[in-house]
Amino acid sequence: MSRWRPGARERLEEAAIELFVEQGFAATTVPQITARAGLTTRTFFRHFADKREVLFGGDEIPGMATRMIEQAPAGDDPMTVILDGLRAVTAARFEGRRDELRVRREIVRSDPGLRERDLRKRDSLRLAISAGFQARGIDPLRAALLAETAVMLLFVSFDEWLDQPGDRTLITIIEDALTALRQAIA
Amino acid sequence: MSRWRPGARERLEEAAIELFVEQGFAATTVPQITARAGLTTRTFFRHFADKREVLFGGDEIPGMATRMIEQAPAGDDPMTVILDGLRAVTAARFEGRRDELRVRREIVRSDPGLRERDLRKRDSLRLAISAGFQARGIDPLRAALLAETAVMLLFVSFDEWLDQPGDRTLITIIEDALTALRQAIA
DNA sequence: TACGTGATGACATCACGTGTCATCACGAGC
DNA sequence: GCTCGTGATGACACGTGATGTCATCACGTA
Repeated sequence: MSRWRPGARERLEEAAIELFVEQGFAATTVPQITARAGLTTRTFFRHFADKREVLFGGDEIPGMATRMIEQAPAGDDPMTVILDGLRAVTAARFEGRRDELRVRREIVRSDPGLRERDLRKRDSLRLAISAGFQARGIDPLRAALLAETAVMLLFVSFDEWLDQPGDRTLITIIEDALTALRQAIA
Repeated sequence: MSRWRPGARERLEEAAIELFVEQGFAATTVPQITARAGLTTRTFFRHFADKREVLFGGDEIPGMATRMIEQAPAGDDPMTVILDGLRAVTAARFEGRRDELRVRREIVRSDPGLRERDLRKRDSLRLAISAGFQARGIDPLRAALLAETAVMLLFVSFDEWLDQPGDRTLITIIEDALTALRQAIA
């Protein structure tokens, strides 16, 4: 038998989300989280840089984007690379998790600080995509525009996907959004 | 003679920026700022919600956007409304302030927390534009895409504008960026 | 058996941010 | 000219977030 129960990080994440739902993010203190998880305050900050990070841990989407842009066939058009990437990301990290992601979005929406962190995560993705395209020889301004477009398509469609009453897949909504975007800015 | 020297808010802003440049944002404490401004810590938080806000105060760009979309001629195409709006915003708040905005960008870039706040300000602009277009009868998804596009054009071009060695105006760079965007996603 | 390693606990400390009450200048109204 | 409301500030206390530092203990390895 170990001195400590394993899975400290996971227990902290679960306890935190439970408490955020029960009493709100701001009203939840780190000692409350660690008490429920059976750990100390100091240990919480060894696993998470700050209180918000417990909701955003383990998000490797920027890394996925970097790899997929690297490995895309050399001749592929950038928009093709983006759509293939979005197809892979949505399948791996979004489809089938709609209820869980709705709960998470509700928590994030309830607190401006969490909203800020969420936006920074999106910005990390933007940076990764932009750097990836620049590595393929695309000029910085064009790479930035492509990255912004990819992130816009993903998250505008993400909200639509969570809000819709039906069961359209996220990638379908993204493809329609791209069509609507082309028409809107023409 | 007043009991207090006037312009408390302005003095706090100046002292804060000086200290951020001298010793960095994180290393600067609120008591240091208020000591230089001749005020107390408590007064600082009466003028600014938190330490970061001292760099982002008085930014009424979302309000400008709301008004301009409201007052735009009914028959105008959304992209025309956006370009007219960007023309007005850049003239009022950007052109002629390049050096000052470069200093500010350098401070914001140096700290992840400031970067987060900056992204939230951009998000407020997004929300204002999206709401404005919805009020004109445009459906939510299309309004969101237009808002994202407008903000993308402004800030991608803003970085280009600050980085360029020459003197191209911001609105010129924005117009070129729109052309490049249309071509990139076609 | 001894030792290095890694995760955790225990404790101290600082800065951020807020609630609360007192203080004082200014202007409105009588 | 007096009183009183208003608004900005000072003064003080305090909870919480976040970090540095050292001790502790299980485990694996030689």
